[in-house]
Amino acid sequence: MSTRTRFAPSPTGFMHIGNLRTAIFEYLVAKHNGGEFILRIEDTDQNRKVEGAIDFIYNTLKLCHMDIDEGPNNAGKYGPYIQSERLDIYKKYAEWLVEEGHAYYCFCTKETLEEMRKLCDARKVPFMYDGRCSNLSKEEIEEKIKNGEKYVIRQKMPKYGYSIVHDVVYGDVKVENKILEDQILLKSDGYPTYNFANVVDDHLMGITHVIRGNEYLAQTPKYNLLYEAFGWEAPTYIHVPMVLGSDGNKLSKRNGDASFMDLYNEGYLPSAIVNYLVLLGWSPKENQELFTMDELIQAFDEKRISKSPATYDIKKLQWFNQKYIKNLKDDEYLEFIRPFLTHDVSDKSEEWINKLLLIYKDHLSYGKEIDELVNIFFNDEINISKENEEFLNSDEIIPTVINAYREEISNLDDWTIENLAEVINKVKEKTGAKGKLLYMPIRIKISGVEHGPELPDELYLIGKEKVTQRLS
RNA sequence: AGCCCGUUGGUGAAGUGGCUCAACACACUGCGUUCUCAGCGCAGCAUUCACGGGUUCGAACCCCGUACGGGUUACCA
Repeated sequence: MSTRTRFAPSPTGFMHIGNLRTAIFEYLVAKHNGGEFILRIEDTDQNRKVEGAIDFIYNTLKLCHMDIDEGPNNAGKYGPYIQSERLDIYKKYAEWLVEEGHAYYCFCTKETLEEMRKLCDARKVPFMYDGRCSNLSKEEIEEKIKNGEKYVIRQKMPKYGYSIVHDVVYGDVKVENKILEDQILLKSDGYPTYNFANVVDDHLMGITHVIRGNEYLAQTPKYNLLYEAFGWEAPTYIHVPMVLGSDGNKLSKRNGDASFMDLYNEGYLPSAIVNYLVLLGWSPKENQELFTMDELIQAFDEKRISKSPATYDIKKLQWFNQKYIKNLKDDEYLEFIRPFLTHDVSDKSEEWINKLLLIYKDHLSYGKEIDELVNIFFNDEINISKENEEFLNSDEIIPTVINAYREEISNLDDWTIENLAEVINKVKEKTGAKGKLLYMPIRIKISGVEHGPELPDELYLIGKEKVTQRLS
């Protein structure tokens, strides 16, 4: 039997980084074993549905080079792949469970439940549904249904014994059955709960490895009981540790840019994001950090997933991103970076723009950074700060240096970076100035600030006309 | 409150009883790269593995307890 994993997000139109990481793990387990990676949309909570969310998920995974083998947009033989289109299936299986005595109809209203809950709170005992409806007689049930009373279907949990879950990462987890609530399988609106739909779908879709966040670990015994009730074989469970924000809490929009799209729009390359995320809670056997997707598929081993949560650190992501940007071919880089340049370049040549962008290729942590770095080439007014003004007056050689530059530059016919480097050399020989006194005066004069790229590059890009004008 | 899980430097982590007075990477700090920023190169950065006991000739690695952190206990997923 081939390995099949699934990514099962809610269609919220938002790809959280923790979710993406889970998807990566799911994808890698499938591909490492030559299996299939399935997308299933979990829209059993109709309140959370968002238009266009499915295409958004496809696009995101595509950007990350993860191909979906089966899903809503490319159905295989296990469809439909959207849970809201499988309602009749869940109903059928839930009712089968009732017939077999593993589940029962429950007519308790939300109000009744609320009262029970309050009572428990008052007595300081944890609330758990008491299973009163499991004692209803067949006649009572028929009567209530005939009267149009709303009902849910609840799973009947054993009252004694314990359940053991085998997890690849966490080992055997043992839980007493008596603390398990008779959970709802089918809601009164006819939709299944997540827990129920998952079990039914995973089995029906032939999922062999269930990979998910470890917040589900404590609930897995309920799953196993369900598999048992159906007489199905439980899948291999791989619970993965959570990703935390720098404040030690679960990652959310509040602590940092936790959304894939946010990062993408800031100029983080998807392959860098993937590379960073996969190393959050997983480490390879060999001491390697940079991975292509193919290398990851090759190297991935779910047994090396860590048990403890990892903290999301954008600094390290930036380091990966910088490496990936640097490894881009020049034309790929230009295509990537160009949209992040928002300055008006209508009067610039293509060659000039490319030269400008290329200068920063090896220095960028993320795309958006370019816009600010490049500011000095788009200022019409030069504003020299008081401190820099003081510097210009601090040594009597400075006016001589500036004069020498002006002279050499006016004599320069061919405006190239090589020639400009030569100009600097000539000024050095002529004036005897070196180091800071050689470079800073002209740097400040032509740009107003003491920071910038290599001086010949900077001169070249500012252009002869402006340089001449600003030196006088 | 019950139950489940976790705890190696600021961060990701290696490590599964002796080769570890704990690898590697990020961050940070310092030095160099005949100007700056960035980049690059080099160097420094846990006598110690949450804490306390135990097992052992020997423990970050095994056992017990404590503390702390997180998760879960929904007609959310």
